[in-house]
Amino acid sequence: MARPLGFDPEEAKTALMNIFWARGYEATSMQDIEVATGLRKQSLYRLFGDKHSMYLAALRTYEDCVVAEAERILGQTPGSARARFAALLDWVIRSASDAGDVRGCFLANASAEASAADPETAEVLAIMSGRMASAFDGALSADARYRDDAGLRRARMRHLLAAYVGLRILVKGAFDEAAMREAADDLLLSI
Amino acid sequence: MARPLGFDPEEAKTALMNIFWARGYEATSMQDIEVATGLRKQSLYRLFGDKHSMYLAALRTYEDCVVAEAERILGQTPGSARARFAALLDWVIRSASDAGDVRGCFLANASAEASAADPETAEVLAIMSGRMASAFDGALSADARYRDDAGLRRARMRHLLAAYVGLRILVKGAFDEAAMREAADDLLLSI
DNA sequence: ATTATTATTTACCATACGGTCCGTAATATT
DNA sequence: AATATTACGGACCGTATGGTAAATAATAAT
Repeated sequence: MARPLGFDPEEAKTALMNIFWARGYEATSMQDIEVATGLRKQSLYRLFGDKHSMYLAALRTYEDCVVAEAERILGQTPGSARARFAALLDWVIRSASDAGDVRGCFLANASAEASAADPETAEVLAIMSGRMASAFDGALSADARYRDDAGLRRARMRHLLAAYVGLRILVKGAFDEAAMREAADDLLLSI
Repeated sequence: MARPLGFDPEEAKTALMNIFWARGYEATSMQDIEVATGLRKQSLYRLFGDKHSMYLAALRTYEDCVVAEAERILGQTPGSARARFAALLDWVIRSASDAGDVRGCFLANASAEASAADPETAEVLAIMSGRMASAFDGALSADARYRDDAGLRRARMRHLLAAYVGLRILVKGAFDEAAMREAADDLLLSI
C-alpha cells in the first residue's frame, strides 16, 4: 500500500502561485520554492515534474483564483457597466493599499517576462487574457449601448483591458493610491 | 601611456540596453552579455563594475534613447493633444508590427520584474516614469481645456499613462496589430 | 629599447542552479 | 511480521553563474 501524500497539492499550488507571482520565474530558485511550499525538491518534482511545470501550475492556479474572482466581480456586481468596472478597480486598488500587495498582476508580470515565453506559457497566458477580455466584454454588455454595438464594445473592451494591465504594472511603484484612484476614476469616464 | 579602449562605451551601452530589454535582468547571463556586446567579461567589469550596474546603464540608455524619443514625439507633433497622442501610439504600434519589435517597453518590463526592484533601479524607473508623465502632461496642455483645468489634466494623464503601459505589455502577445489599433483609437476618444 | 599605464585575454574561482539517485519511511493488506 | 507500493529526506550531480586573478598586449613618451 502506497504511502499517502504528506501535504495538500492544492496548498502547494497556492504557495507556488504566490512565490512565482512575487518574484517571477527566473528569480525564483528551487530553494526559494522549497521554503515557500515547505516541501523538499524531490516531493515537488514527483508532483509537478520540473520547475517550468511548477510555473505553469502556478499560472493556472492564478487563473482559477484571481482571474475567476475578477470575472465574479464583473459578472455579479449589479447595475451598469461603469458600476461593474468601478467594483473591479476598487478591488485592485484596495488589495494594493489595504493588504500592501504590490505584486501587481501575475498575468501582466508573466507577459512582461520574456524568458518564460515558451509556447506552453504563451498558451496559458492567452487563455487568461481571453477570459479577462470576455469578462470585460460581458460587463460592458450590462449597458444597452454596448450590447447594441459590437464594434464599440470590442474597442472599449480593449482600451479598458490595456488600462487595467497598465494600472496593475504601475501599482508596483510609479502610482501611489491617490494616483491609482485618479487614473481609475478617469478611466471610468470612458464607459 | 595607457592602452586605449578597443570599443566604444556608447555602443556597449546600447547593446546592453537591447539585451536586457529583450530578456530582462535575471534571464540575461554574463555570457549573453558577452555575446551581445562582443566584449569579454573583464572589459565589461572594468567599465561598468558589476552586472547590476550594467543593468542600470542599460535603463539609463533606454531613458536617453526611447523615453527621449517619446518626449520628442509628444512635444513636437503639431496640433492638438489628440494628434500628439495619436502620433505616439502610432509609433508604438508601428515598431511592433513593422519592425517586429515585441520587446514592449523596457520601463514597463523592468517595473514588472520584481527581482531588479532595489532602490537604485526603483529610482531610475521613477525618474523615467516621471519624464513620461511630464511629457503626457505637456502634450495634454496643447488643448486649452486641459491647460485651464489642472485636475482634469492630471487625471487624464494618469489614465493615458496606464493605458500606454498596458498597451506596451499587451503588444507582447495578447494583442495583434488590429487589436492594438482598436484599443489606441478608443483611447484617443478619451482626449 | 625601455617604461608606466591601462586594456584585453584567458584561466580560474566559489557558489548556485535545476535536477537525479538512493536509502528510509509510511501505509494497507496479508 | 512481511510485503509492495508510493512518498520523503538527504546526498549527490554536472553545469551555469557572477566575479577575480594573472599574464599578455597596446600605447605614448623617453
